[in-house]
Amino acid sequence: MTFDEAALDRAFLALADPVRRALIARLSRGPATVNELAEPFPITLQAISRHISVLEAAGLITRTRDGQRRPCHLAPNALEQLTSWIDQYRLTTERRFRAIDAVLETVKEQDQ
Amino acid sequence: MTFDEAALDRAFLALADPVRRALIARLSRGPATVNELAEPFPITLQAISRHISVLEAAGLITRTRDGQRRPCHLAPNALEQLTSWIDQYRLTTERRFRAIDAVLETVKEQDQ
DNA sequence: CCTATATTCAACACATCAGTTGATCAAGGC
DNA sequence: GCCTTGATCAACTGATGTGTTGAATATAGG
Repeated sequence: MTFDEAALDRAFLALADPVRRALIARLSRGPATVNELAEPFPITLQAISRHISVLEAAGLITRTRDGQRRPCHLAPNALEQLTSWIDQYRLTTERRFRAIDAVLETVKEQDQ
Repeated sequence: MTFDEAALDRAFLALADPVRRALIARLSRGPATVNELAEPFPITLQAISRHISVLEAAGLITRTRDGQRRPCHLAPNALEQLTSWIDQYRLTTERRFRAIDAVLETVKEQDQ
């Protein structure tokens, strides 16, 4: 599996903001328009609109058209890409740790 | 599972940089000192030192002491936290998609 | 001790980000 | 056609990030 560095930059940066993570959380329960997404937040609609652009540019959400509304949908494939990037290194490290543990266990046995 | 927003900010921001991701990749193969980590990069040692501080503050790595060296170790637990945050929403969305697919399938059958 | 090595700190320049306000565009409803 | 609604664009501000250079700290080793 190979990853586009610039795409990873955009995706992780997009997740590095509590407002955008909250938008992700909301969208995981179903599509929503910009106004609906903005409603719970104490910041301007324009600020939310820009957060949504960031999420879209990162590939984390997609947008459709419904008259004058632009509903947002979460893109689970993009999220899956991120977990697989992380897991690639997490699992390698965990395997290495287990190998070390096994060696320590062997040494301990030989001490006895 | 509940998550510390500020910690997620730091962790995702830490991953939103190609140099820091490369450091993670290197550390997944085993511990390394600051000098060793800096070697492949065309930027100053001080810049790498700061990247390492960012990773440490994000909890993604830990550091030990070996004389005048400060070896870095990847912290797989922190990575696991991130994947579980992402998966929480990814899986919800995928389940919802499958439910919609099932409904569409039913409608299609009834049309026939 | 004295010097070399490993690492960090401090101060600066430059770019990018997150928010604001005010204006603009596009689709709907009457 | 005209006004309202949904959403975006543009320009500006303050904060934060990423790199640099130069100085400082701390341990190692002769």
